[in-house]
Amino acid sequence: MKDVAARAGVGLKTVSRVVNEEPGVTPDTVARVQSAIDALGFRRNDSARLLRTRRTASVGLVLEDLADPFYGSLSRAVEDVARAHGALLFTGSSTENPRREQELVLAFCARRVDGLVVVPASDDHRYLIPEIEAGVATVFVDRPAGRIDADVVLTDNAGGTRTGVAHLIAHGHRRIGFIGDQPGIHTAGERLRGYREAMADAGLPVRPDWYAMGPTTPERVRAALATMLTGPEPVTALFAGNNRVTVTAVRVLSGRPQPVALVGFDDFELADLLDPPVTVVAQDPAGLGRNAAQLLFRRLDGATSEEPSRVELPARLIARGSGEIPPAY
Amino acid sequence: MKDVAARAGVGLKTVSRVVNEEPGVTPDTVARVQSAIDALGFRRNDSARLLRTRRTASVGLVLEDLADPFYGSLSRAVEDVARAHGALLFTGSSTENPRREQELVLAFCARRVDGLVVVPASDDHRYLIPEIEAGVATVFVDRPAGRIDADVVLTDNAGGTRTGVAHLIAHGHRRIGFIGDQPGIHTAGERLRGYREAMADAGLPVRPDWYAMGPTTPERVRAALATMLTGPEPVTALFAGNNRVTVTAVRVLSGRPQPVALVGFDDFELADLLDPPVTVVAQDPAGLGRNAAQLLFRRLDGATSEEPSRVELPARLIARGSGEIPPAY
DNA sequence: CAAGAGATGGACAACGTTGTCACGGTCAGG
DNA sequence: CCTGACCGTGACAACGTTGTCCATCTCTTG
Repeated sequence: MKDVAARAGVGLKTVSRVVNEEPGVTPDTVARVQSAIDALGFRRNDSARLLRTRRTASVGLVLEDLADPFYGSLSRAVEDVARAHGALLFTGSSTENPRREQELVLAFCARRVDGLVVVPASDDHRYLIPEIEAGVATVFVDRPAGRIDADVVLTDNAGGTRTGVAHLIAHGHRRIGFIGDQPGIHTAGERLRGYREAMADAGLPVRPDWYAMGPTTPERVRAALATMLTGPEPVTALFAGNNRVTVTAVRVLSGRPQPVALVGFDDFELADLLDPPVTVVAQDPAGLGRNAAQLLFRRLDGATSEEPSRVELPARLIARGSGEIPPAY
Repeated sequence: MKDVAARAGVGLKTVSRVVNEEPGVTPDTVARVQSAIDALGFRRNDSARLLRTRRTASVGLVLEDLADPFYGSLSRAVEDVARAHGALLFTGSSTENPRREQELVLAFCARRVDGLVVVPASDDHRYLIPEIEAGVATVFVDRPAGRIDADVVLTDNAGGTRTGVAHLIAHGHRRIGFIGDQPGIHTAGERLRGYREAMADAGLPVRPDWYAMGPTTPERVRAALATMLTGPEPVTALFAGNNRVTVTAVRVLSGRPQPVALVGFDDFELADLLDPPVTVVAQDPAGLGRNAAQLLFRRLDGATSEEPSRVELPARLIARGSGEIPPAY
């Protein structure tokens, strides 16, 4: 910038004015500066600019795994909103590891991002308190923050599961299994709750061998399913607590002579092309991202000290067939 | 930092030394400074630090669409490599729009990222020349750069397609169709070339109504497929030039009495669960990302003025059944 | 005991920008 | 011709760090 000023025969500040399109510079001067800029290939250093203005025009997004299509859609939505507000996006995958989450968040804070969108991997976010007090707007998404009170955007996991299980009940099932992720994960717990509530609402019992919570590896899902299908009171339908469970269940069930009804949480591509087409309770990952980002920028733009808000997005039943298989007695 | 220094009763530079774990500070002083840091909740401002050291420890990744699982895997791989080198990752989606690509790239450059990984959306990257000369390491991935000579990591699109088409030929097909993306896209052109070569290698003709290039919307794919299947010399097999084409083809073909063999470029989840299971030529998106990022950091760490290098990753045929359907005469 | 060596600490400038303020020139009105 | 308002411009400090260099203080050694 100094070089540009020298070449154009003006002061430093005038170059700054031209670069920022501030008013109050003679067209003639603008032209001179502009041609010096072009000649020297000058480009403003935004790092320095932002050091001075104390706004980095960037937000950090911490999620579980960028390679997961669910988070892919979510990121894309956050990115679109950020772009509309002229901000750039840092992304990082926590891989469901609390330490890694914290490292990423603090690295972003050290870069002085304006705001943070976080899919929690940890259950204690008190480490964020100083940052939030220092003015970093923070919104949690998909799962609530742990031990602090903060903005959050969630899917109605319990409600969605209730709808899905009710769908199975409506098609005549009374013995329904549930396989979910590790109970420590908020969404998994909520979905289990929804399952229990739906069963209770219909006056149905839940036998302990009808549900299983734990890591959703194919082997474990396979084993849990075997238990449910061979016990004294075998289930005639399954609610799969997430994507991975659903896919494994489809594989296992497709090989059985006795058809088993299935509803899964989370939609996935090609669900309609399987045989039978898989009924799901669909979340809206883009909606989560969009809402979280919008909330973030609302905080950033204005109202500094509102109450933390909580947005809950509905989950939608998409009936495709696998949930309508009648119970086999 | 000034406040920390005052509270600990030391100089500014000593705080800096403690924060950076530089040697030459008495354990006693370190403790004093440390407790002042904790008391004040001080966190180093990396923006300022990086302004001073002239290294931002961040790289920019521009790709087509973060929500596409292919790019999700790619990003994740880039992120992992970046993390191993202590760098943070900016991401941005160009949405296949050259102007948007340029905006993103230049925004990243204005932030003074150390390096850039770009999936080209434009066919002219001369706008990057000043940036590259200014020292921004740049690696292109998935598609080569336009009109400049730069590092690039590609999949062997033509070779992979040859393998896939040869697979169909080996199973007795002589009339094989090809549906690809818009010919302006490099990968689409390469795949078309591979198709032509495989046919030529087998001494087979290629009729003009056997291949179609263009936007891969379901409607267009459906129409193209209809033409191929009802012409004077209908095809008995199809090579689908990408993911979206494959999925649409599966939908269309599954409704036909006469089975049509199918091989698709790009693997996708659940391909093995469809009926018939879909044979594909699989790329390695994570491999693309990993190689590109590694190349980037090799440039960053050392050798400044090597020749641009070109890495080509193989594509792998995964035979699952749909390619082994015999021709129906 | 003097002097050199080594350890420890701090003052200052610099990184590349922007905000503040003051300066000089032009122009209209008295 | 003078005054005051207004406009365009530039000097300077500041943003929060780190690199350079020098000062001091404490040992050790001759």
